[in-house]
Amino acid sequence: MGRPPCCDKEGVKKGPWTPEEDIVLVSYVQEHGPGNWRAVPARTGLLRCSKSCRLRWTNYLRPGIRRGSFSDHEERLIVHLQALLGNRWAAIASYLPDRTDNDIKNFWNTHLKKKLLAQHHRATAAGLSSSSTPAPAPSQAALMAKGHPASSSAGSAAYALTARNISMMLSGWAPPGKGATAGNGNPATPGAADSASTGTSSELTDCSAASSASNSKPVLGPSSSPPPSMLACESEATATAGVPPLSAIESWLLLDDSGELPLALEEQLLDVALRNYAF
DNA sequence: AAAAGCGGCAACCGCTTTCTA
DNA sequence: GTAGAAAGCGGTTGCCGCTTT
Repeated sequence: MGRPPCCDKEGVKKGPWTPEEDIVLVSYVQEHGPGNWRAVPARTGLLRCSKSCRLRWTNYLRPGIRRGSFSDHEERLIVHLQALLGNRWAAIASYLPDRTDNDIKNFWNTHLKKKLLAQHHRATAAGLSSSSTPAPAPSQAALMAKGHPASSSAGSAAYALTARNISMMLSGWAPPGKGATAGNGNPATPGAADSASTGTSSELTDCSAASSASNSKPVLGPSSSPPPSMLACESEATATAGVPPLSAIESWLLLDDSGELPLALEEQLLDVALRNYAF
């Protein structure tokens, strides 16, 4: 018994928001706070569905959103997080609090994808790309987390590795006796996606359960002091699979704009990002 | 100067997850 | 335990402005 789409009602307006609508929505949220979106259209008189209101608020009207071009540091951060997390834009966005997941997704699809591809081609032509050698398996976190574009939303959603999970791993929890299992090495395969609710997610649950400290998005950034340890969940796998140790990635993520990623690590991450997206 | 093509971005759609009665 | 509602998320679409021909 499916429920009717919330935006199918007659009289529901679609398309671009007008400044007047924005003002109404902002006024309402300022007064009542975000949430209970279902009530927003009725209470404000906006001829929009609740979903549209929420989206407009979170992606455009919410205070603290930075718009405009991405800095070089943000750009590299996104590339590396994408390599780790796959197309899990909400999780990636949690590392860039002033950017929305939609913004990051658009930026990736319109800029970074092409840029990476061009970079990859240049590297390949120069014989520098690591893909010219047998491709190492992506890191375990990347394997678990990446939502491959070929997989369905159901599949990608099954990778229950949220920013919180990453945070937990960053905080240094090591699964007892559980090295990073290589899995089938390809979560993008339908079977892998389907099984995520069993094997993969249970591993993630273990990670989650073992960490008691983290309960919100990780505090990462130039001002943060580095977590004391590395990404234990995948240390073993990365050590054997030829993927850069995550502690190095982690360290880089914590660098400020002046930080430099070692060339070899940069190339390997680029390779992971490229394979994640199946260029 | 006009038309066609292209790229960027806001918004929508459909699905999953979470919450609640 | 179950069903329905609400919220969250990622993929996709379509409009609009800019660039190229």
